[in-house]
Amino acid sequence: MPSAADQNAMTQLIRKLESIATLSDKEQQAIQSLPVKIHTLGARHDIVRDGDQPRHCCLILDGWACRYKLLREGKRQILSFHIPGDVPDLQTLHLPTMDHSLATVTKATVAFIPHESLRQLTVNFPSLSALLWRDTLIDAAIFREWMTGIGRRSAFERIGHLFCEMYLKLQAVGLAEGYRCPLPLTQVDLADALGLTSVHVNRVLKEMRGRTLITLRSQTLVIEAWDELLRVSEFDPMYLHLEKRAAA
Amino acid sequence: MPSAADQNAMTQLIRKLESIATLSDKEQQAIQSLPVKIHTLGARHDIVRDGDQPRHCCLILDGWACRYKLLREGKRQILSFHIPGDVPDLQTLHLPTMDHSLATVTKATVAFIPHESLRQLTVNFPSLSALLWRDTLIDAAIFREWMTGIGRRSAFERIGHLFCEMYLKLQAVGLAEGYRCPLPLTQVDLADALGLTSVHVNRVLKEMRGRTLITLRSQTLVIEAWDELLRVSEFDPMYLHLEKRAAA
DNA sequence: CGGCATGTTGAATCTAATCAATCCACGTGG
DNA sequence: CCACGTGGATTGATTAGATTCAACATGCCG
Repeated sequence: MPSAADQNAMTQLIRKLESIATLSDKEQQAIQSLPVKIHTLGARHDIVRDGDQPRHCCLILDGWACRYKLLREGKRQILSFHIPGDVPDLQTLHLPTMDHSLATVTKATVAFIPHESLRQLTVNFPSLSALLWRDTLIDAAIFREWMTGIGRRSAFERIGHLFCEMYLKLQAVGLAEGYRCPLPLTQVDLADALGLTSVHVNRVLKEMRGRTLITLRSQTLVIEAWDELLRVSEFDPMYLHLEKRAAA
Repeated sequence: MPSAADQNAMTQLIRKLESIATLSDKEQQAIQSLPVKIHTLGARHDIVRDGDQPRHCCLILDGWACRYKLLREGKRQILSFHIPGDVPDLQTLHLPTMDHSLATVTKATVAFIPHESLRQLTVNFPSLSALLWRDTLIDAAIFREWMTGIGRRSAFERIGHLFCEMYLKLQAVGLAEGYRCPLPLTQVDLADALGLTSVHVNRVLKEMRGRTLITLRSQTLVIEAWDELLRVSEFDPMYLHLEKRAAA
């Protein structure tokens, strides 16, 4: 039987899924009764590694995580950032072998959900199967947007773009408002996510501050001029495929 | 009733799906009986556009296609290349609005399959639902690999990487062998896919030829030194998640 | 207080972009 | 059959954006 704490855990997932669709009571109940194992992890700690074949998925309950690939010479590409409600390794349900790693960014609480239970859920609720599928498709849509940024946008645009994206994703699950949100990333993290060096990220951030677009200190981002940042970053939130469109 | 020609069309899809899984006779029959509308399109012709809400998916029967995003100032990022057997807009099944465009690269024959029929298929055959899901997950895995390349690999590595990838994908569906495959891409296409300029692509190709790694002319790529190209491009085919692992 | 991770700044360098001209292959029409 | 047009490929010269290397500042944690 899932405990009260576990159900609380699943509430995170429900909130996330409701940001991209609508759930019936039955569906919510089915999710609530998924069995989970809750763990607390330190910052910068691998959850699943490249090459692993995990038997469960990882739901972020608190803190941030990221997916990344390591190349020879120690180069790193961060593929995505994840916040509470996300299941960053949902793809393992149908791609057994990890082709990248998943790690915490901050200290984090995560819930492990057995593949077995998730598979059962998809069998009993085809509509939830479609919804989880949709979630992985949005994941892919974000990859496409990042690829476009890294391939064809300036450093300035890339950073602005990421800030807009993270703010909207956090806002969609109630973790941000008033153009202010947590951003527990180092400049090295930003660089590795955006295909830049930390030195260059530092200089662009300086310029953004100079133009009063943002404030960024003590892990908190404030977007001082949303419309302006949107414009100069050429940001269009459509690719996030959020059900409830956010801050215009 | 699907005609003989249509069934022939679906054989392409079956061959592709068998490159990433195994299909039962029942499943193959179900796929064969999907209704399709077959079209022939010229080269460089949009199939679906950014913002569209199509009511069918597009199966490539012959020729190449690509997905791309257009930015202001006419910059273009190509997100993926597609070959016969691919369904490049399968995601529209659960993400109704296109966040990018799909176009032919060469003259091409395509089959349109109504969403309605595909949805019915996923309801009647949960195993096929999982398989199509898996296909979109591999799609995403390739995005991740491209992102990593554009973000952190040299121009040389990126190009080598793409050549290895396309060769293996073509080989997996029987469209290439002996380290020789069609590559109907211009240097501008390569540049837009890899986050480079065509001038730079040209110079890197020159170097590759000089090092006797490849031959590339009249739309045909020959990989003259597979192991060497693999090595210098740091290529590992794992991310393609092919069922039958190919040329070592 | 000390130590280490993170952030900041400057100078030199380099990869790849940009701009621009030319070349080449191919198909077409006179 | 050859002149011409066109898209693609190639090359050179120059520039710019970002990297690299290095030093130093800041801030946080034990």
